[in-house]
Amino acid sequence: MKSFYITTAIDYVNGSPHLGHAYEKVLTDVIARFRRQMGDKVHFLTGVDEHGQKVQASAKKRGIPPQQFCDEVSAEFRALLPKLNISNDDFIRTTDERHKKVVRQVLQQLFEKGEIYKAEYRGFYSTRQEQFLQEKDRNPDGTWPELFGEVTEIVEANYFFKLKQYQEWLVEFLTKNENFIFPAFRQKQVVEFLKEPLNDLCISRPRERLEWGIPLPFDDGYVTYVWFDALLNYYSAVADLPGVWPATYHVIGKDILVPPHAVYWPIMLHAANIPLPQGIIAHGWWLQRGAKMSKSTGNALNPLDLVTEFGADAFRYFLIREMNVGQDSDFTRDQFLVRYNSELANNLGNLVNRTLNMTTRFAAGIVPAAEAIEDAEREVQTQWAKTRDEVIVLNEGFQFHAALERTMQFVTATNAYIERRAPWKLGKSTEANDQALLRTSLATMAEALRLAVALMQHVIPSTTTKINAVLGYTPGADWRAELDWSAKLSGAKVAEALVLFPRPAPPEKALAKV
RNA sequence: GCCAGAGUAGCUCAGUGGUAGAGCAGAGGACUCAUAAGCCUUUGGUCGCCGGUUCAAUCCCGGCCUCUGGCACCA
Repeated sequence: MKSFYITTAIDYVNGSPHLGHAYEKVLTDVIARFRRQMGDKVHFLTGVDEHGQKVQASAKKRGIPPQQFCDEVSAEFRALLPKLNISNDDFIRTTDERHKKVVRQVLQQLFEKGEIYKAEYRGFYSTRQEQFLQEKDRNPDGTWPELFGEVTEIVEANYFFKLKQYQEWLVEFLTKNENFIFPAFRQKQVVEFLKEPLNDLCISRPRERLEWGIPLPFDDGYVTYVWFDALLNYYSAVADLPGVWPATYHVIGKDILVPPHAVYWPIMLHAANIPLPQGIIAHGWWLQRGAKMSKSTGNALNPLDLVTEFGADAFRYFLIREMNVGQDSDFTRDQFLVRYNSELANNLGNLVNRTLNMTTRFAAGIVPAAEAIEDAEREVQTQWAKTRDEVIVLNEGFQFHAALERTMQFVTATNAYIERRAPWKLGKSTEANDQALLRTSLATMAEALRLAVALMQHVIPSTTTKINAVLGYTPGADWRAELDWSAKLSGAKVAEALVLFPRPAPPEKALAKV
């Protein structure tokens, strides 16, 4: 069984989860579920990043220990996962002892190998903001913004990782592995970035300035800062699980591709003699242009509210259907409702309901066996085979939006098939041939529905389970074996009706006047 | 400024060197099993602008314009 280890970025706990966090979890989950279905042995990791200045400051502000602060916010992020039906196998926190142990090991190893050295760092420091400033922080006239208060140039000793000496190696690696980063244009960006010389990477902060972190194993006057702490979670989480590392894919936002994941991370691993991941998937951002958001008028859209209102599956469906992985997309309630109504409710949901209804009305709720296979049936079956093959390829290439589109086309074709056969007319006939056609049409629509839904299982798992249940069907363990046109449903007892995606009530205009 | 992505029907987007496509929205129709859903038909586009290559360009080349994002020791 092929091992497939996939991760999300870990979320920084200095704030509450929002749409971007949710999307990354859903996207990664869809990939993980799809690979499981394809027979891979999947390990799916997500988690939180809990160290650093901002967390330390936020905890101090509230007068509680940093760990307590982390416990509280982390719980919020963790609670998001079941809400979105995320099938992660593990959840790592950078304050976990298992993580700290590995971080210390790797740092120690690199230090002994001479990959880390101590040097003085000179820079402009803002006491008020407790941070070093950069040239780009300056006002156009060269002064420092008021926000920073008094700015002084200071010298501070820190530890540096010899990033620069691996630049050439990384360029060569990316040349040899041209599919390391998905989508491809992101890899080009990285290569462009690497045309400028790298500097060595400062990886420590003196404890006087930052207490909340993992102490350097070779100098406990310092803690390690950001990179060796956060990035190493992918490795530390599975360090004790044989056969899982290296990761197959890291799923991240485009904002943390360059330089952290595409430059620091491969070099860190290479320097530590740890195998590199197979690839990185960099997704885009959800934008909220257009939508007028105003808290004062109470019409602010929190996308996560849609989960409560319409359910996790509808939310997942929208995110995956609407976003071309790697590109940006707009998130509006109107667009959500368009997908929800036209695709989930009208096309799919209604097919479920009418299938159940007709089977109940014309066959006493028992799916008949198909008898008279004619052109109409053959065409549906042909289209199914084509749809299935295309959709699998699209999913393998992360083209989930297109895969869902094709699947919905098949659902539409099934609806059209029903119109063509018009079972409600056949039901009024006593001709033996019409009765045979009636039974055939009921069998065909039910089977088409079963199959269509199997193709959406990784995106809308709860819905798939519900539909199988009302069809009186329990799928086998081998997903791919479920994708052949069959007579599996013959004799199944179906439910009488099921409204899966109820149409939302129209806006209550009259209510506003009251 | 540099780099990348994008500019195609009202909206969201596919697309190929050879008479422009889909979904949604709009219009019309036949039907009634169904969540007033579904099905069929249909209106609609100088394919950002200007040149070039070519028998032929939306698709190739050059230039320009507009929008978005990134530009490091910052999560």
